[in-house]
Amino acid sequence: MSSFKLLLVEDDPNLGQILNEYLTLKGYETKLCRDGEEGLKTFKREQFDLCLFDVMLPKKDGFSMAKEIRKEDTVTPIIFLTAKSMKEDTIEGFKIGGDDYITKPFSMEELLLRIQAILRRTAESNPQVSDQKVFEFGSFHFDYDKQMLSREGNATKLTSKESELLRLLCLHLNQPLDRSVALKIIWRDDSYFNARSMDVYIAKLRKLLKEDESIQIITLHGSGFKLITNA
Amino acid sequence: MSSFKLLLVEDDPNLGQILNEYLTLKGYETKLCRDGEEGLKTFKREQFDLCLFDVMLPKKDGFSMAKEIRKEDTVTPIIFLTAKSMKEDTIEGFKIGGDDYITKPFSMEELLLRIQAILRRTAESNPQVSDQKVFEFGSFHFDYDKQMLSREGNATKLTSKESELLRLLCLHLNQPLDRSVALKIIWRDDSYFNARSMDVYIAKLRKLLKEDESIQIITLHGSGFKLITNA
DNA sequence: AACGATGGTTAAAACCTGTTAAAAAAGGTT
DNA sequence: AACCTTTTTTAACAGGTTTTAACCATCGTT
Repeated sequence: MSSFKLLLVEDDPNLGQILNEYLTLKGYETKLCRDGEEGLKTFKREQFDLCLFDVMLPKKDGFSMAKEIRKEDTVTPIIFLTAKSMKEDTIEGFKIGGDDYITKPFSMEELLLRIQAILRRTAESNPQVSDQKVFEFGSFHFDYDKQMLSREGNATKLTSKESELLRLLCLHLNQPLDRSVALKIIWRDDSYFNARSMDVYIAKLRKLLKEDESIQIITLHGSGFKLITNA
Repeated sequence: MSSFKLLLVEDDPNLGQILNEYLTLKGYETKLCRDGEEGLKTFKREQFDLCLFDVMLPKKDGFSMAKEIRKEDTVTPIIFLTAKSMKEDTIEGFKIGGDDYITKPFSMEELLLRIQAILRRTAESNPQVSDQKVFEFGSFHFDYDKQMLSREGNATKLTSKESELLRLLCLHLNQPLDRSVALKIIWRDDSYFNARSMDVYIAKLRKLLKEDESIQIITLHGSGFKLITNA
């Protein structure tokens, strides 16, 4: 699953642009924000694989952003950038749940290596990045690449959105799939209309899956869905 | 939460002992080796959750150890300790597949936080969430995944919140369930309104459970509830 | 007994999801 | 391009779930 998406929040226009260009060049998809509020809003709307926050920022500092993010999301790695190398700061950063702490000035190469070290580790446990293509659940066989769902010989062609959603549900089989995670991954952003669209697709999948009673999509009100099987 | 096991390899007897004592005090199980060969042998013989290697060591330096380990094991996190802060060294460490790099002198607290940051991340990939999904109490059968409560053939569909709360009560069957624990787990925070909401759900569950006289939700005034059975 | 704090109960309000169909957008074909 | 087909989004309404609010009952303390 292609490139990782990074959220950069840096108010210094020079450094921001350099970071952006360098990381883009290295194959990452990046989004650059200029202040903390903008950064947080962007984080909530889109799906990122890693965050790179300057500590001192206008409107909302990097630590405050991290604190807010960690209330809901303990997974996405956060790296702090800072001008000062004060020890209390470093410690504060880790206490909040940061993953690394880099003091300016730093070399781009070191930054890149630290990013890679963290992503290497998270990629393994991140179901979103799994490359599983074929799924078996209940009496169904689902081929994500071919967009085919079959059962007892007869096969149905799925649309792209149906496949994407069913794939995510399958990757989380018997585990919750968060609404906003699915929206961010499949629809690229979590908005009211996309949410309604997703509900329509859940209905379509339920219709397709109802042939097998042992398979169900359970609603987790206010948070998401769960594909369950009791085979 | 079972404790993590760390492999320390440090030739300086002073630092070695300090590290050992400090990390043991912090609840880790540790193994201290004095040189690289001993360290590697120990690593191969036992299972560790994280390695802490001094770079400059007798017999075999930290980088060489890491290289050998990474031939077979790309998972176990490795942190390097070093006296010099030479950039090439840092970069070398990451290239080998290290996870972090700490320059002496460092504070114990910072080291601890870096260890925790890494372990928190690796611990998540452990599926130690094999929680109970199906419960039997009195004459009831409760399937948490399906959100179904059944008794003598007839089944009731529960809502998400009802299921969450009943699950917590079942997990504490005949034991107290603390209000604020339940609130933090299900409602994500313990506030006045959430508390009132929870009371509403306790009432709903009581209504559902009253068919079986041997089952009751007892109020522990000021502290919580207890699901009891006197079958 | 009286008071404040906590919990029980109920119903309405606010919010979220299910469902269906039409509108819009995207993709194929001639 | 113009047409048709399929997919996706938008809209509207119907339901269900959760929270809020108000009022009452009970508990624990003074």
